[in-house]
Amino acid sequence: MRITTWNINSLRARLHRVPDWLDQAAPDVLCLQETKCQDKEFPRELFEARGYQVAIYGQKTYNGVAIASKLPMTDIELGLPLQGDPEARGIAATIGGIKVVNLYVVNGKAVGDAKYAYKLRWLDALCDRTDAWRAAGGPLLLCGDFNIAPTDEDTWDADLWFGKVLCSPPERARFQRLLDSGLVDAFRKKHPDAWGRYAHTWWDYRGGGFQRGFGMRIDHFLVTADLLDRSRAVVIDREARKGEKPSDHAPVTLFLDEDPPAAS
DNA sequence: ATGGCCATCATGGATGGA
Repeated sequence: MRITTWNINSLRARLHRVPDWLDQAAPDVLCLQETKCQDKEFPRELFEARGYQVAIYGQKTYNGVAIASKLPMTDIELGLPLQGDPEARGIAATIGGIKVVNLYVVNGKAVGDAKYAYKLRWLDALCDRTDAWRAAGGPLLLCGDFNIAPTDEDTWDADLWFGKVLCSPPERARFQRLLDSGLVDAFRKKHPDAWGRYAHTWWDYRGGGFQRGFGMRIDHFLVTADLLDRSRAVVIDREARKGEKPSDHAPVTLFLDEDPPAAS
């Protein structure tokens, strides 16, 4: 079973890339962030024609999350983790016995900005919800665009990013609190020696960031120990960041009970 | 270099992203 997380940076602006990518990567579960479309405009047929069912939680212009799954989805939850959140940033479903939580964490703009306070409040709610999910027991998987680089080494330039949004201690403390709840950063655990550009998941469009290796590792899988035991690899699809009008994030795939294709 | 790019809504330029 393979599960992919991908900040698509507008689904409709990525329609020229998604069909081929889906056919080639063929994940069982695809968690999308920043779909940027209302539910009535979601291209369901694209997924349904390939054997997926979809659970969507969108809004106009901004944010928006969706799960496409070849396996049945039950217990679909929309609008988590923050009660009354006007922004569409969280969706969850139980798939193959796993509680899959797909998140688009608040960016925060800059330390001290009102959006940064919203980010911390949002993360606090996520930590609380995670504690409740953990207490309920069972396999739990959080994935998505966390907008947090967990360590200085998850940036291309630690000095440049020191203390800034995505890297600030309060954000990292909340990421640590998720780990303290019994979740594991699957990429870091499975690939402890992978650092630098081949461990990054996002690159700025500006200044040829991708070509120069100026990226960050901000898209994550946080999983319970039982799922880590089943994890063979976490693969960042850098090819999808190349070519015509890519998203600025690469898709990241967790391979459960299944070896990834050999690198070509 | 107070930047560079991209998507949205809208049709110019502001806003958000990270």
